Amino acid sequence: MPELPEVETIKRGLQTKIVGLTIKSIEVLNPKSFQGDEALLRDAKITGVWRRAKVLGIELESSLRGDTPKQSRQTRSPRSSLAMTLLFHLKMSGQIIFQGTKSTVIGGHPTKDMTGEMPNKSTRVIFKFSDGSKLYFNDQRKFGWVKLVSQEELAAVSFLNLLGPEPLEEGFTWQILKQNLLRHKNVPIKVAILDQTTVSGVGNIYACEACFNAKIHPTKKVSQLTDKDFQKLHQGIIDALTLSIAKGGSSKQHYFNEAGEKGYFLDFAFVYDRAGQPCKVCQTPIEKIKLGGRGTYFCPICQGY
DNA sequence: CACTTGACCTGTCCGC
DNA sequence: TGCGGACAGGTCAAGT
Repeated sequence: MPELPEVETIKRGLQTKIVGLTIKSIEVLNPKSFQGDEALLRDAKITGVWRRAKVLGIELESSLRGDTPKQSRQTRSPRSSLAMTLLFHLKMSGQIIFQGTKSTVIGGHPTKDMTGEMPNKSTRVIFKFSDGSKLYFNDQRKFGWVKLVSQEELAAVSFLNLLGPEPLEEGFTWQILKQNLLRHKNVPIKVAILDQTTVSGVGNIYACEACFNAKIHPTKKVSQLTDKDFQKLHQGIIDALTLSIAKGGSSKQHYFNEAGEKGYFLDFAFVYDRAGQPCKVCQTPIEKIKLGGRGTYFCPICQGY
């Protein structure tokens, strides 16, 4: 999926479009893609959208109308409501597409032979709002998920609690990065960056780009890095993510923003998916190897040992 | 314990 | 044109 810049782009788009909307119904086309009590979503109002690492959260205020009317009136205050959160993880091929009341044709093509009409054959969950607009969760490979959780359950999601610092926020310093990376002394640096407890939200594309920005060979072991390297890597991660957000994220095959539009960061990438093409700095052909089971791109000269 | 590999799925692309 | 295999943005579990 989408890594941090892609989810951030979707978040920003959704914030302007769905906050304030009320869910009328939900349609689950693939049971494994949705976990939680669908009934709680009826009449729930969207109060906010946030991102943590590669996870998107949609905050909801439920009206609790699913309860037995008489009981709920006796045991709860008349205006009692329940805060809940819809968590989305897009994994490798997930998409979140919003279709407003006025849009006719929208994007979000999972394969090039599709028209962009929603729903399509990779649509797994559909959220329908009271004003007629809809939110589609598409996921070709079915690795992604949507979970409806209470505030208590949200606080207990171990995946979220174990995440490392957000790379674009204050708490992310090169010293923290160094400290977290050193938990994997004997691991190639590029693999260690992918560990979400080291720094959150950096996936395969940006791990490659960050190593290039820092001029560090991806196979170099963490224990071999100097403080100067950690500093360059820290800045390299920030630069890669920031530039990508500015370009609307990376679209290789599956990524589209909430409006069905592509992102253009890969046009600006230095190494990712550029095997055999000349390095944009020194013209040396970019090489591709496999590290930790993932395709890894680098310039053998700029990132020489 | 540190680290690596396979599994989860569907689709595309490339070589024969 | 068809078939088999490798590969794809992530995370978890089981293996060494």
